[in-house]
Amino acid sequence: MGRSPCCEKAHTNKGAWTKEEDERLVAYIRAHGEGCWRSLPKAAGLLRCGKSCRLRWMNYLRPDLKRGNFTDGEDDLIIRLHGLLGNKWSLIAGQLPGRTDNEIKNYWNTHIKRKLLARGIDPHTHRPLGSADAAAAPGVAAAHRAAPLMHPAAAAVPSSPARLAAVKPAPAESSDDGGRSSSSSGGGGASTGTGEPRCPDLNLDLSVGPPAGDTPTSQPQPVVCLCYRLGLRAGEACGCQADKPGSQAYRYFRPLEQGQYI
DNA sequence: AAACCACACAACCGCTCATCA
DNA sequence: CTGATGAGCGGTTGTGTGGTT
Repeated sequence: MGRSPCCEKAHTNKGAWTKEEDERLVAYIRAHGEGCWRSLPKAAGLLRCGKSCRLRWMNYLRPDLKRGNFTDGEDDLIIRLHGLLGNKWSLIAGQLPGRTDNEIKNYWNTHIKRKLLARGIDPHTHRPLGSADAAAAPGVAAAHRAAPLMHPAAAAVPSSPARLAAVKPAPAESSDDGGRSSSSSGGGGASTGTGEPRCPDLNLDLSVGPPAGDTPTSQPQPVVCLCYRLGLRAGEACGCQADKPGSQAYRYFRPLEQGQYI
């Protein structure tokens, strides 16, 4: 369908934001909330497209943003989540408090891709480079298991229901994945739909373990699989299982056996 | 010191999806 | 039911910056 442009390009500024524009935007949102992005620029006295305002706020001006370098733990978490979700940057960002999808996307393209290539791992498939036989490619899981398990930021996720809500958990009986995943460009290949095979050899250890400080060796702790937290059903993305039939309350992570397919 | 190059990141663009009249 | 509109997402581009020659 034909669309009207989101804004009158002739009367909008483009390019880098000035300090004054930032201040205007922040002041307006503090006073009125985020509201309607389309009408916000005019109301705030900004010669900017509403989309541009939203992007600026979301990626740069939001007070809860965490600036600075990514930690090794965040690195590892991004790699795992990318292996599970593909280029679903907004979903990945939802598991990294204070990080934005744009930031993660940029970081992936500039740092992590290279890091994986240096490890001999294809950043798209998360399989060893040059591997023709997918089933004989346990390298992904091995490489990821070798890394530290979970970033503390992710452990904080359960205390952030809003963040989890943003990931949109799917109802147990629904096969709907939330819609947008179908618009994926296919870069990651981790479909969240039903019926289709999804990364059959994917074996990412995405368990959300007990809080740091607990001793995993002392006694077995219930480990809730991250795919459950993401709203995926048992078996949709890994080999996790509910502890009892029909239960979603406790879904434990169960690694796939080598060669096992979901 | 200047030119060149590579990198990092902010911002833009085009698209899809959800919502509403 | 249909079309218009707004919001959000992912891919891509542009630009500033630091390092190297």
